[in-house]
Amino acid sequence: MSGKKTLPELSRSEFDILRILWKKGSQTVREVHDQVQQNSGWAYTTTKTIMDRMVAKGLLHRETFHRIFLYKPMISRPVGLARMVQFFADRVLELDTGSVVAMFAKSEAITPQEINELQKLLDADVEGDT
Amino acid sequence: MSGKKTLPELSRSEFDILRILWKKGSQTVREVHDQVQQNSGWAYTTTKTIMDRMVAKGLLHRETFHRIFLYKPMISRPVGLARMVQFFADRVLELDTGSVVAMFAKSEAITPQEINELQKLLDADVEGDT
DNA sequence: AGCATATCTACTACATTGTAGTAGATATAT
DNA sequence: ATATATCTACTACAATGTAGTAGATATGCT
Repeated sequence: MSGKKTLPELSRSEFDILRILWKKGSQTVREVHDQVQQNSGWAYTTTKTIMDRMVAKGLLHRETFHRIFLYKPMISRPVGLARMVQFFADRVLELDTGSVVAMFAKSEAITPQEINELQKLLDADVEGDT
Repeated sequence: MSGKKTLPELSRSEFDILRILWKKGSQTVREVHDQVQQNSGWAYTTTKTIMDRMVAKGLLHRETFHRIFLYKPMISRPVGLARMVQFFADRVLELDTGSVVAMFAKSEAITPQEINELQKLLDADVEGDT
């Protein structure tokens, strides 16, 4: 056996939504939107559409909490990061993922624990199936 | 004045095609395909479709050379890299682009000259318009 | 030279993603 | 209670991802 492959495919928009949910946990569309909007300029309905599609795909889960809908990420941050790092390392930098993961050390946007898991995921994922 | 913004938007597929053309200059669809195919698994017509759409958008230029069509990149590598680096630095690593550009030093997939231009482009591009 | 085979090009097709508008249901303010 | 703001579901349309098909070319063989 040589690795499982299949880290989930994530579009840039999906990743942007996930980022916000990873940071503060389950949130409403409105909350996510207010944050993502600053960078993206998206209309509220755009944020909503993306999030609902992500629910349909199993990337997010929607639950009712006292009358409101909360969306929660169904994949962990390391898993979500893995794809991006893989693409970036392979195609953009043309370096091994290890060197890129090392950058996260500086980034303090991620814990050592997560870094560890991230590296493990990248190692497990078969080479050349980006 | 505070920077020009508007580095061209590039999809991952488009970037993959450009990579190959940057490496060896103008090539036929077949040549590009044979290289990209290894990683992507695309059908030949897929490569062709993407390349023709890129011509339509001005990302590539197609010229006839002794009966065959050659495609050549219309944007430089630093310009193409800039977008990717910007997204990756801002959204994935949450670090300044400078730190990411530093990684290219190791990568030897890019010349110091290009690194220089890359950094300049990133500095010029307005913050927060990703 | 003339046909069979391989390739190429242009065109079409259909699913997914990017981006957002609209209308009907809810909640809120006065 | 109404008017007003907000939300949700649904619809829409362009761009991208991915590829098939048919007609035009080129190539190999006899």
